[in-house]
Amino acid sequence: MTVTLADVAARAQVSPATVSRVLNGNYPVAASTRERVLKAVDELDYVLNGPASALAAATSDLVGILVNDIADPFFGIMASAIQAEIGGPGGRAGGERLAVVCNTGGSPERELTYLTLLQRQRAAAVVLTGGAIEDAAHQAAMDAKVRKLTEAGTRVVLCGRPPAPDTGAIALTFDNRGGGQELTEHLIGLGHRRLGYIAGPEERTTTRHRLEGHRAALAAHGIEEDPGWTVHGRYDRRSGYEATLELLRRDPSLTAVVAANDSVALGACAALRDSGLRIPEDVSVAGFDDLPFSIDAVPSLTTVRLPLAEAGARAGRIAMGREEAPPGGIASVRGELMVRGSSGVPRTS
Amino acid sequence: MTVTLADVAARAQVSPATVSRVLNGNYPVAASTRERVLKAVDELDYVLNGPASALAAATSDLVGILVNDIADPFFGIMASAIQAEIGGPGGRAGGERLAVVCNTGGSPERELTYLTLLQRQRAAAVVLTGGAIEDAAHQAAMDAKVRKLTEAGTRVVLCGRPPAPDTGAIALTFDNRGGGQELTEHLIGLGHRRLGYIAGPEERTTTRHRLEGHRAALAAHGIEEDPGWTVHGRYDRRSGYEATLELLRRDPSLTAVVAANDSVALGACAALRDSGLRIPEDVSVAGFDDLPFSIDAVPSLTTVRLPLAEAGARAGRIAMGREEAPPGGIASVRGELMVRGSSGVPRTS
DNA sequence: AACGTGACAGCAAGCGCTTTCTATACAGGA
DNA sequence: TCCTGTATAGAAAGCGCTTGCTGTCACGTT
Repeated sequence: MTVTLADVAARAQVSPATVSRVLNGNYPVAASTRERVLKAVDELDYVLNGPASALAAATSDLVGILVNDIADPFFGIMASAIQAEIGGPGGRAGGERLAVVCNTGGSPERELTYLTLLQRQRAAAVVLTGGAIEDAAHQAAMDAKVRKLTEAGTRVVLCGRPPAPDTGAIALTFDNRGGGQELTEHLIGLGHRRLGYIAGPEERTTTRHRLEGHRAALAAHGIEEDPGWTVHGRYDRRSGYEATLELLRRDPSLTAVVAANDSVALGACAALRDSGLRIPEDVSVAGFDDLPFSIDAVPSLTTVRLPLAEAGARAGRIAMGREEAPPGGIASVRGELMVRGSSGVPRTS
Repeated sequence: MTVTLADVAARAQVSPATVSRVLNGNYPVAASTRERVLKAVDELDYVLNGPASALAAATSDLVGILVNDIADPFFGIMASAIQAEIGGPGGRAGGERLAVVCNTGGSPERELTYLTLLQRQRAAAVVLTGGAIEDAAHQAAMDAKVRKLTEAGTRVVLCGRPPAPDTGAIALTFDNRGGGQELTEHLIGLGHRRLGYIAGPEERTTTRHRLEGHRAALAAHGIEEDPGWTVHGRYDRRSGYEATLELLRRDPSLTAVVAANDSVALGACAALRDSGLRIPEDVSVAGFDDLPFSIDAVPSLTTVRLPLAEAGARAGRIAMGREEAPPGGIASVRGELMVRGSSGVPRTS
């Protein structure tokens, strides 16, 4: 059998209670006793039984991080920053927490089920990253679940996701609308008047907000948008490639392509090149997020930098109660326009 | 207070035992009773207490996935594939498991602590991904921990990591040596005789094996290697950039640069371009892993494709006991040479 | 008519901890 | 000297669930 607290207690000639106190360090124990206990723990190679202690103490050291796609660096970077702050091992002593990343794959059901699973584990905190799914029923279900979690004492932080009012969750929202607007305004400023837009999946807040920003910029400059200039796709390179070909087919006179994110933009670049078009001489391209590889594209990508790591770190700290929540429980995080080689003045055909 | 099994039992007018059996579905319960119970569960919005059931049943539904760097798609892709197989939510019914990704950041201590944490949670299985750290003391500690886990009934699978003999762990190893050799042989075949090598961090099995493969290829073709042709760095773009500049400084006559992985190769490309060198006309570049962005580099990257998703999926299945372990508990997974635009014949200066 | 036999359901004993309350011992103060 | 305060250790009552074992019926058998 595995070693239990009682075994350690017997070996150290103390009561189980004392061993527990030594291990938790939340009660005075004479130095000599503590040493004896620690020695016994070491000799027996004792490992605390997590479930048992969680049950007895009615708390757990699990912290959940939900991401849409763990293979996407957008989420990887945030998750990494969050986890670093949660502590996990290596953090400050004592508060050793198991920060776990759960991959929803963008599926509403998985999202809910993971939340239930975390609720079941009595997680200490949960961080939800990335855009939310815009489905009334799903959102109501999510909100209800989140409310239940916060009511049970689990701290819930939304990182890069719109606020969920009246759920007790704290939100660190990305200003996708503002970023999208700034980006498109940059292109308009260069002289572009015919801009294609490759949007992400529909029914996603991120998709909608970025697109809204784009359109706001067009409207602000009196540019009438052709419905054919917008194509929806997934947040990946492949989708960007295909969408760009489609865009080109619909309107070869486009002088710029704005993508929902950097991966999509990369796909767009590939499609343009394969179509014999030069970037940015023939067509300008812009992305969003400024993931690490974006600067390595040729030409390097004009994009909006989102402070993913910083936001993640802050979300992690808030989840751990080490940083105060923003006033009103909501903070908006701005992006920064990064003008690089992929955008230039439109061709004068 | 939160709802407990007893509350549900009271409402459904049955004993707690019956509720438990309905929920676990591992004991005959009359259909009418089951329905009554399920109705009560629903009405009360009951969520099982994970720790309590783990304690009582002496098993948990947690599966741990250890990765070196979650922000790196290399690990993200594997983690995603593993998690998809583990089931997590969305998998086959009943066996709902919480697949959790733990980010070690490449730190030996974290690696060990996470293993302890998982052991503490009585994890059902653990998958360790990526290269191991080559430090005798650390390896001994890891092996001991792994042995303890397997002895306690936790299935341990190594994915892309060298076997750990006598620990009970199952290994799916990447043939880094073979891949490295094949890659370099490709370059030699093109006519290159002066090849720089940007290795990963020292004391890592992955680093060592890839480098060994490279050197084996050189040796096989009677090419004497200059010690200055190898530079060590991290597995990231930045490191590749700097290492390339250093390589160029040491020996401007190099006609090819082989990188430890694709990110490093991308950095190398950037450094070469910034130095006014064309790829592959002046210098050929090769990477390793074939991550999604590699095909989008300009020119697209010659590299060795590692079946990350496939290997991860298989590791996940083995961890879940849904696939038989390979004979001897060890399987080697081969990479595939992808010849693309970044490699060509050497310049004839 | 007596009895074995399934099919269910309930009892109750833990699982291995935490924590409240109580006990002991010794020190100092009156 | 007696009392009280302080520091430390132990006893024991759970935490909420699982599960072996013990009923209890309603039948089909002989």
